Amino acid sequence: MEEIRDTNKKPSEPVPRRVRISDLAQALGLTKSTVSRALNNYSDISPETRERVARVAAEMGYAPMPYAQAVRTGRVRALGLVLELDAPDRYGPFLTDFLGGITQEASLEGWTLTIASSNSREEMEDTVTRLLQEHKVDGFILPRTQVVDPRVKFLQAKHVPFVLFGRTGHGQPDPGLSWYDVDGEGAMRAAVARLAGFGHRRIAFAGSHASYNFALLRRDGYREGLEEAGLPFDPALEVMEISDRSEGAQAARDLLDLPNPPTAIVYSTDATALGAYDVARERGLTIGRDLSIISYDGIPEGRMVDPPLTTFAVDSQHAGARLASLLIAQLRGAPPGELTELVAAQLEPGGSDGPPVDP
Amino acid sequence: MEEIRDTNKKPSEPVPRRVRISDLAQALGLTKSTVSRALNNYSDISPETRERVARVAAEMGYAPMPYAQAVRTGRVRALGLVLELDAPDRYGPFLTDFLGGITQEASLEGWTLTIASSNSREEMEDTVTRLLQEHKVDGFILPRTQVVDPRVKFLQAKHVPFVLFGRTGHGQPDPGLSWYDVDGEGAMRAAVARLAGFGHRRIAFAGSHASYNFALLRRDGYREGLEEAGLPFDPALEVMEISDRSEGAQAARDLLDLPNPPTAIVYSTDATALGAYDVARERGLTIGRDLSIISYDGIPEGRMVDPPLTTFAVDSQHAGARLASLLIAQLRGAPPGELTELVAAQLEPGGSDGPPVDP
DNA sequence: CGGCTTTACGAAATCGGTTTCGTTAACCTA
DNA sequence: TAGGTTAACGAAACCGATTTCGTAAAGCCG
Repeated sequence: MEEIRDTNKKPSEPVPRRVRISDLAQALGLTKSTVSRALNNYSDISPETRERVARVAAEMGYAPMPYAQAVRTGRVRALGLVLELDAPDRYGPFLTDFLGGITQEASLEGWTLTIASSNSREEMEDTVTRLLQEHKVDGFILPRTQVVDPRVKFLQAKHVPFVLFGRTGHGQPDPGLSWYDVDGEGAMRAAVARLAGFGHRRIAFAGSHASYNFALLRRDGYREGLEEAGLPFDPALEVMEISDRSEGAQAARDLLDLPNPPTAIVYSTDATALGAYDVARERGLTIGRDLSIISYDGIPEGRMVDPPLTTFAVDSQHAGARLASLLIAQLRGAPPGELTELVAAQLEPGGSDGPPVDP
Repeated sequence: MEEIRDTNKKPSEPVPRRVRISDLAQALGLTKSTVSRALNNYSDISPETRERVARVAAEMGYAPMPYAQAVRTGRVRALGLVLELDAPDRYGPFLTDFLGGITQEASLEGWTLTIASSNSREEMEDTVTRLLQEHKVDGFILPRTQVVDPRVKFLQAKHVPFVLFGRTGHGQPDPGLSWYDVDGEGAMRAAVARLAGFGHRRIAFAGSHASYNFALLRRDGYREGLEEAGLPFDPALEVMEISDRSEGAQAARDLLDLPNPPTAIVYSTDATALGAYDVARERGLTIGRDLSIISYDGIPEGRMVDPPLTTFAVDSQHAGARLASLLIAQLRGAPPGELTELVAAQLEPGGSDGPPVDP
């Protein structure tokens, strides 16, 4: 028979034959069905046998082949992550930490991470569909939640478990969903409180695209912070839709050109806050004295500018780890709605904020 | 129009039962063995049958379940990537593009990417071993090759296919290996030529850790560039082991403090080159006039500094795509040693280099 | 036209597990 | 002590594919 297909395996076999469940069974003098049930903690196996099987399995270095298991169980112990290549900031420098967190945690539980990418929402749906159809993953981690996230409905319709990095629904998180989020609202509130404590009375806010849930929450935090500090809310001091450094710079220019300019700006992200440094240089202002800046994210770049950026840092690695953990719990049967987690961002004081100079 | 009720009364039909090969066989009036061979292009199937099977398979939306295939074939159509979390620069901003390239290309061929991470070499070996033992991947992509890369021997001993991002062995690439690399040597040579063309006679080099292969190659390129330009090689102008911005800055200070300082510095990486900007600011020098800088990588940050950094940019997305393609080819039977690819870095002129000022 | 290849397909084994269904012997009951 | 449970395991079906092997019909040859 002529083969036009892929070539077969290599000729030399120094590869130590892997131990299968039947080998284990033979060594134990049991059948593979008994061994399988023992390993999977079935109740009709005596404790002594169970223990003996576990011990010999460890001795022989037996590890079940997930794919063979999957044929029967339909579960492959793999988490899925779809990177959105069209995201405004390309995930910045967080991706390494985030992926590290997911994979390290997943690895502890014997799971792996399968990733795919998309350039658009359509492509994302195709990709997810393919991964599911091929049974390559059991559930998904969704980064970058939007206020109304199309992925949520899409996956719910397919009855696929998933966890969100970030809540949805703005004020009212959608019930029944699993999510992990960092309290950006609280961070922005604390930022305003800190500036107000320094004596600032005109504090501006430069936010991100309002389609993202975090953007709205951080804006909320800013407004709440003003209220708690007893400061008036001035719409002119709040700008949104700022997504990169140059837009952050332009926002600073616009704010400083106001008749009654702010003495401090709270930025929604570090990347945009760096734009304020450019403007300060243009205009000969000293950051931390003539203009105070506080932002959010904790990118490494923020520690290298002069003065270092005061920011509320997010632990991406922890986020990844917890998301993996939540998803695995859900895949093991935990009710999704009970798997939610909100953590605080950590203030990293730099030199970019301080008391305002008296005019 | 008949209304199809979609109440929650009947949750028993969430997913439209997937099409199995036996369903296909039944619909075709053939056995599944015939269908399987038809789909896999066996030569003992008549062309008409083969065509008919393919057509009906498409109509019915049949897609084989990779895991079920894997039980028999041992191949799961998954590429593996182990991120090294202890890498000096954490992959910087390239990771998104790189992963995007891999996954997009792999997706076209019906493959997926499984990633894991490690904090040390030992952990890396454990992780790889686990992925292989569990048959979760068919081969690996190894980023960041070192001159003598322990991963190469490790994987070769296990007879696992892999491709390298970067060559090994410095001058003499190890034969029989698959790799993709960007010609850093040529880029550095071109950088020196460009500077010499501007009239620079004292051109320094700030390189990376010599344990990495790319570091040695780029240094070679620098030296070759000098020779081609007819400039003498001065050991005092060549510093190595520079790995971040602050070290890049210190290198610039040391070089500028020499009795006979350079008028231009070629940096091995953009991240370190940015340190020169800090030093220029400290000393009131103008980059591009008082001191010319050329580097390598093409990080976005380089385009935002003033003046923009002249650099040789690497297309990480293309790298990922090609690596995926090479690995898949190898897994399909192509001889590893013939799968090598060297591409040129692309010059992105900024304002950081120009003619030297006459003393 | 009888014997020998091919051609093209079916039947069954196989991969490495999981799960259902018996089955045996010991253990309770009444 | 007979009859019914229960505990603990074996036998076999099963998951969804691939692959080996067998075989009927058609084609070839002298």
